Amino acid sequence: MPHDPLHQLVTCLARALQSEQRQRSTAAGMPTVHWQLLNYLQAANRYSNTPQAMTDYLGLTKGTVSQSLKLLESRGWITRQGDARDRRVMRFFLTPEGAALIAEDPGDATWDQALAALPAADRESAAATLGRLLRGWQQGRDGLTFGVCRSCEHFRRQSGNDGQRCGLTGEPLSDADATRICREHKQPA
Amino acid sequence: MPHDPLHQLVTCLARALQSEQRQRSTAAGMPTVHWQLLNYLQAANRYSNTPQAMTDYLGLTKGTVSQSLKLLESRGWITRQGDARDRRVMRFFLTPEGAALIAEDPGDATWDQALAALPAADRESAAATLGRLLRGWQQGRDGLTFGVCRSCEHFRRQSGNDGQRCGLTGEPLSDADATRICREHKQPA
DNA sequence: CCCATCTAGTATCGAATCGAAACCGTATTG
DNA sequence: CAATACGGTTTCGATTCGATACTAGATGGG
Repeated sequence: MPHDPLHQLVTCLARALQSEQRQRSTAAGMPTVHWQLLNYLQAANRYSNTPQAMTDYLGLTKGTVSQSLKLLESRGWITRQGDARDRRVMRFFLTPEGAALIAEDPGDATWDQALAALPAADRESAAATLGRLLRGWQQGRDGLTFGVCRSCEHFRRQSGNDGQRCGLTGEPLSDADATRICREHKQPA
Repeated sequence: MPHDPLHQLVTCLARALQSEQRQRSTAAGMPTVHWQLLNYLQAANRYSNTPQAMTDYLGLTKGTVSQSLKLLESRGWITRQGDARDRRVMRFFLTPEGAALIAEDPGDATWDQALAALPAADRESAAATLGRLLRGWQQGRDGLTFGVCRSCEHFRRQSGNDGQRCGLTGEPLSDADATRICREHKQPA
């Protein structure tokens, strides 16, 4: 179905966003991949701040990721820390400097404006359709899905108090954790 | 509006498509940019097959585009031809070999499948909303919009016969031209 | 416990990307 | 005709990127 209008629109939007991302990152004096990595680190939860997760998420090779992280570290934008349990894995964190760098991204005002101009009902219905599309796509491939904890099959909300935990690891999750991207994310069927 | 669900979904889909494009192009033994350039050349009409148009469309610098085109030419996938009217501009065309290379791209079956699983009515309504979103975004920025001739303000359908022409250049357009991407594209108000 | 195997990550190499800036030839404007 | 703008190319240095080889830690038999 190469000529489906929805297919074309999504492709076109993706291309436009990519083109803009390129220009935005170089305006910040930084390669696109660095920008993506910093943004990912800001959005990732504590299970997902490893090189392997970034490799899967961004579709790069581990060599590229390793090299880029080394560079970002030398610039003082991220720090690394070995995992205590599995001493092979490295965990990365944004430094205050790195977080500030991300924070000063103005985003795309034009984009936000165009979005705000749409009627709320249309936004919601389109979001519902795209959500199903994304879910269908994720289910059709066997790889990792990447999503926030709240939408995960493993997410457990504890009745009684407002606690929440991951059903996979059993660990409690803060609100911040539950709204971040997790590499163990699994779509409910 | 950083937490608008539609915003997040479109961003997420764009990221997934980009990640897939990376993997697909390297599976074809080619850098992503080469892949994008070949695809663009296939989709561009005769006003838009210049380095400058590709620079604008893909968000790269002209140096990068020039260098990549040189490489693609040396591999025999594209040919160049100077413009007769403006002797500064270069026009590029896919060779049969280059076209064949693009044609053997299997596309993304998983994606098509997920798309086909959606009800046609939902697809259409989501497409309508995304179309308005894209139009709003294009109108909000002063740059080029890039679109097919048929949707352009300059597009003139000649009543009586089935001829069609560009109101900007006055030249007649074939059906193939009218469904290709044009850099002079202008959204009707 | 030991060995094979797997996995996470790093190091290295070569080809190519990529942006910045300088440069050339052509068009356009005054 | 001069000044300026514009389309493209070239060159340079930093970085990406994939491929491959490698290290170290985990894991799973026997």
